Amino acid sequence: MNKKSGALSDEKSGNKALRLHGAIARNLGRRIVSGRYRPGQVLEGEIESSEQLNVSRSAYREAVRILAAKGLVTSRPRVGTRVSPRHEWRLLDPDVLAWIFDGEPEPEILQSLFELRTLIEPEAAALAAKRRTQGHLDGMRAALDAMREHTLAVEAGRVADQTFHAELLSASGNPFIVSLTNGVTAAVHALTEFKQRARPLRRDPVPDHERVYEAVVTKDAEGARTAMRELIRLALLDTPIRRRSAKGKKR
Amino acid sequence: MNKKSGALSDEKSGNKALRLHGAIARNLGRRIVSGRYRPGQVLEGEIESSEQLNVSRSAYREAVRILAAKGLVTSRPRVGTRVSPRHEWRLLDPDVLAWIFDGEPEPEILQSLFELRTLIEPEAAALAAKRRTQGHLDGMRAALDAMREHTLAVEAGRVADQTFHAELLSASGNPFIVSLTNGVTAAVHALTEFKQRARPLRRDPVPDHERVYEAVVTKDAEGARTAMRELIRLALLDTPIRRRSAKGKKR
DNA sequence: TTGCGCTTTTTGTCTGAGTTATGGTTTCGC
DNA sequence: GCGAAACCATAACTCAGACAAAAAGCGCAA
Repeated sequence: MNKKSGALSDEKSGNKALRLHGAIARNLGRRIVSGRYRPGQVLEGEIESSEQLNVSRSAYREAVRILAAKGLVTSRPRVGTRVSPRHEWRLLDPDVLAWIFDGEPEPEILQSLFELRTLIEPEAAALAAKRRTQGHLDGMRAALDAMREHTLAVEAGRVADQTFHAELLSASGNPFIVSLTNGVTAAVHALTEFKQRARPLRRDPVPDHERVYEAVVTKDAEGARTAMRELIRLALLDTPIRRRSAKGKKR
Repeated sequence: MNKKSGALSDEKSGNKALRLHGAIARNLGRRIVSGRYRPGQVLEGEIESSEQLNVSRSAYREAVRILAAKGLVTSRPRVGTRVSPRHEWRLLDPDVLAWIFDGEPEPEILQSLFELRTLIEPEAAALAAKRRTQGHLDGMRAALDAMREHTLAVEAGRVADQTFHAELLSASGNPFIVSLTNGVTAAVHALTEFKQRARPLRRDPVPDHERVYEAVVTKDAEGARTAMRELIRLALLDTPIRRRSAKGKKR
């Protein structure tokens, strides 16, 4: 009976060298954020679940602890483990965000994410312009050069893009902004990959970034804010928002 | 031998009806965010740790999973469990934030948090003014009345304050903003309690909130933004930023 | 009706064993 | 002497099965 079978579908559904508990958490997490398990619903008991998955109860329990730590579920004796209401989910947790983007994120979600970026990143850039050190500038410069060299068509280029944003936000000197944007940039990275696959290279993104960089170099807060706002606006334009507006009563 | 002794100091350090694993996670988490365990440092092994705490290995492991889910630690075979660099921490996770505020948060942390609020909440209020429904207005109105009745001196009043903000942000229609601010308001709630204990009732906060509410009612986005900005500014003034200020190096 | 206590279900905790990943070391080949 | 491949020791990881505790729901009695 212990067939070692891939009851967890280890291979087909993402692969990040996760441990067993991590894989279980990811699978369950994806099902929750995708709506396959809905808020209020109680999962079946630990024994049933772990048997179905052919894993030990402890591995399953650790997975549930992970989900609970991210606000996706709560569990209590006698009632079981139930999916939490959406407003309790840690939507900006990098893992949760990744699980959302692994599926088919609803257009409104994408919209909301860009809306948040529009609020945060221009202001963060303005702060960065005021507080950046030479080290930050060096890091941004290097990332920018790497971006130009590789382009977003290859992984190296996308990593450089990420690095640029990370360095910029780190220069803002606000740890909360850094933490916040970590997850967002990761999601955007995944999105860029997808975007790139759909229709490659519409416009060279380097000049946009260059403008932000220049403003930060000259400590021009207002310029950095404006440049970043423009950068995000263009990025949104390049993002394929699937099926739009048509009545959109998705839920 | 199983003395059931309070090796975890269940009583003295916070009490929220947590399970054993939750209590362990909280204790370790506090030690990490407070700097008592520093990034890069490896904790001692599962067996040693669980023995020291007089808990089973599974309970300890589940605690570590929680911390790992919040980005505070990572663990791998042969190396052990080590504290992650700060930029990987989920600083906006409500639990992490609570752990930070349970200790003696550094003034810069407080400053950074208010800086983030200053970026987010005015814009969120502006969005809310445009998107709010009658239901949101009703909720805000009720919270406002409760706030006036109870004042921030009692728990009921502080809860009403929280409810007001939660309702307002929910009206923004952006789930990420809601998620983001959940943790922040919780932290601020804790802070308000502390603040209240230090020096009670400096100024009636209801008028500030009333102005925001009025702007949202009349769908005046710009007015809501301004009123909220002012509200946060006043809240910051009322917040006891310990030591500092001499020299006015506010950053 | 209402409150108290019992029952039963489900998660929580414990113990102890075997498994697997992996950093460090050693050996082998050149 | 030096680099790569095999080895080894050590940690987390996974498993199994038992017992403990919490709590929702029910029944009983005042």
